Amino acid sequence: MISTVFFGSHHFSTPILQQLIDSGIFDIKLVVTQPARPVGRKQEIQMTGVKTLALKYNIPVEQPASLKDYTLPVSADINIVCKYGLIIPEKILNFAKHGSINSHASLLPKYRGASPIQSVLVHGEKETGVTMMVMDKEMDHGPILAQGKLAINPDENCFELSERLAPLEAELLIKTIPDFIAGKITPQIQNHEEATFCKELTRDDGKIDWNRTATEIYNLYRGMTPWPGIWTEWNGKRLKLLKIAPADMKIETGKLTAKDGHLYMGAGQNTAIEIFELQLEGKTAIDAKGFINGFKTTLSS
RNA sequence: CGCGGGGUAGAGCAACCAGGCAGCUCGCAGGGCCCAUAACCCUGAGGUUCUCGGUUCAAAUCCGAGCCCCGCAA
Repeated sequence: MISTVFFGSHHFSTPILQQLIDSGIFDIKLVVTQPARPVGRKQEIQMTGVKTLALKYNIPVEQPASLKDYTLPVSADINIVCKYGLIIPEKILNFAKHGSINSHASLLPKYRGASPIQSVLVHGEKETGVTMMVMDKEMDHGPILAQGKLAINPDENCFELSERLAPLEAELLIKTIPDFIAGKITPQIQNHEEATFCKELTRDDGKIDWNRTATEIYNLYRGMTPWPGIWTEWNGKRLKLLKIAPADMKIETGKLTAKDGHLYMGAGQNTAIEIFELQLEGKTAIDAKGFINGFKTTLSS
């Protein structure tokens, strides 16, 4: 068994941790996850899924607010870092005997940073993958141990793609780490010239620029689903578009139009999207038909 | 006490500000038209206007309390 400290916070860190446990080759000594933060309108405190899973297996959990002056209580053979969400100082990275391995959901050196899966979709890429690498002090910068590729389906959204990437990450970790520890893998230095970066997303990243083409907007929709979602302004209110697709129509750019029971919005360069499901600020989500029925007068004016 | 929108027929909305028969689009039921139709025309059913209390001759509407949903923010 390989003694391991697992770092993870994100929703999709949970199934990966589960697979690592199930593989039976890792002895998870400790799980490090971000502190529970207030969530939702009521500011309720909710623990991460990773913590819930760790507790289920009686694995000790640490939740430091900052790692700057933090010292790991246990030293392991290896640290596995998977969507932890905080910068980890070098001394913690090197605290494990064989250092720290990160699984990153892109084909490095492309899409370094906090939102690789979303960004890949927004840019309309046809292919992505996961990369196992040895961590150094710069983000997603260390030498590569292994990569796995995955073709992106044209209508796939971020959640669906994440769901397919997570097991791939887990598989590759399980396959790669024993070989790495045994010295059978030579880490490959990344070609830093080719590196691209992606930032952490905010809700504003989901605001639609209607001068973009329907395809670009559709890619934005895929990347931002389910979070933060895409939205626009309509009659001074925020209008979330929950389900859309490119449409073979010509509509004035930025104009919301109902036609034959369907709802369209004009995009750039004479393209348009059809809206199937949407939600107006303060209202519940409804389908296009209900929206047209209720806002017929407003729409035609 | 973080800010804001909302709860009206099966669905989505209007009427509320300025109290006076609760309306529109869709759906549903029945009928008509048509070679035919998810199209069109006619008719009909369907309401505790979220709950409780208050004001009033009269409350969906004004006042107070509560419950629930949602958009921000974090």
